[in-house]
Amino acid sequence: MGRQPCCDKVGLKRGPWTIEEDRKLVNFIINNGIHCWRTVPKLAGLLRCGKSCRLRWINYLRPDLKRGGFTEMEEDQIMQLHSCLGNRWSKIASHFPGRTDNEIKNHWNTKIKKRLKLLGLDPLTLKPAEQKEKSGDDIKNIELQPNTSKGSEQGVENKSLDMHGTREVAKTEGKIEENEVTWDDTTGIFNNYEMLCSQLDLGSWVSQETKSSTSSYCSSSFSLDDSSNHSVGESSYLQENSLQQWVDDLDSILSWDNFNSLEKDFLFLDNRQ
DNA sequence: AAAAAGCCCAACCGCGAAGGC
DNA sequence: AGCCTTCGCGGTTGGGCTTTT
Repeated sequence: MGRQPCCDKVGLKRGPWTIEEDRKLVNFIINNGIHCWRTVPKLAGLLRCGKSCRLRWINYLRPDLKRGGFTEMEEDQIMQLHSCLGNRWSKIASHFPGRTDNEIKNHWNTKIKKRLKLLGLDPLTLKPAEQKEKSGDDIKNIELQPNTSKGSEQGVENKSLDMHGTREVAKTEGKIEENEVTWDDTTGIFNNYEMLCSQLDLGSWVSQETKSSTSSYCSSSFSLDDSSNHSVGESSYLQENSLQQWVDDLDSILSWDNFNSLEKDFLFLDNRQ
């Protein structure tokens, strides 16, 4: 007998979440906390399964999420941790407050893994891969990349990625400058957002409800200890009002309209490349 | 300018673990 | 002890976006 599905999928919505769905989910969690994911969609008025709601919250809606591309230091750390922990993404993510396991996994699969392969390094050990592993397609790629127009990005990044994941060495100066400006300019924006998030003791209000829900909230990649270590002012006034502020600003946060316009204004998306 | 190819990432799926009854 | 439910994790997919031809 097969395993029962996690939910009755008949009539349930799938695919990308709408702003309205996001709003409903966040409003519900804000007001009620997380007791049981299975009941969340029903109580929140969503035609989703609990699993989908959990994923959406953890990977996208959590207020403490850090947005933006991975820094070189983070990439370096990911490589080191992956060499020790393997594909235990949740464990790796636990070292990066504000990052999700899914995010790190995607970044690994789409960027880091490729770069290491092109460098002839074994993604698992960070050591030079065996010669036999470099035969075939891999070795062709290594030889061809720098000269192929298609490999312009990969080739440049490949050449510039040193053993510590430092990328800027061989990038064009213009690109470096652009990235630096982009990052510096947007840092303030994100700091404000992160400050707000770090002031939200969401874990506390969740833990007030049930111990288990607290663990489920924290277990993926968010550590309350980590978040409280952000050396942000902790006046009770701020803590009390920041949550309300976040709720008040929910629409703009959820739709990311303001956020996206800021991203565009400061070429933030370039920084993600 | 249009089509094709490649890339990226949000979301889904299925399995195992944990905990309650 | 065994069954059932729920959660969390890791692998995979598919569609939108970007780049190349």
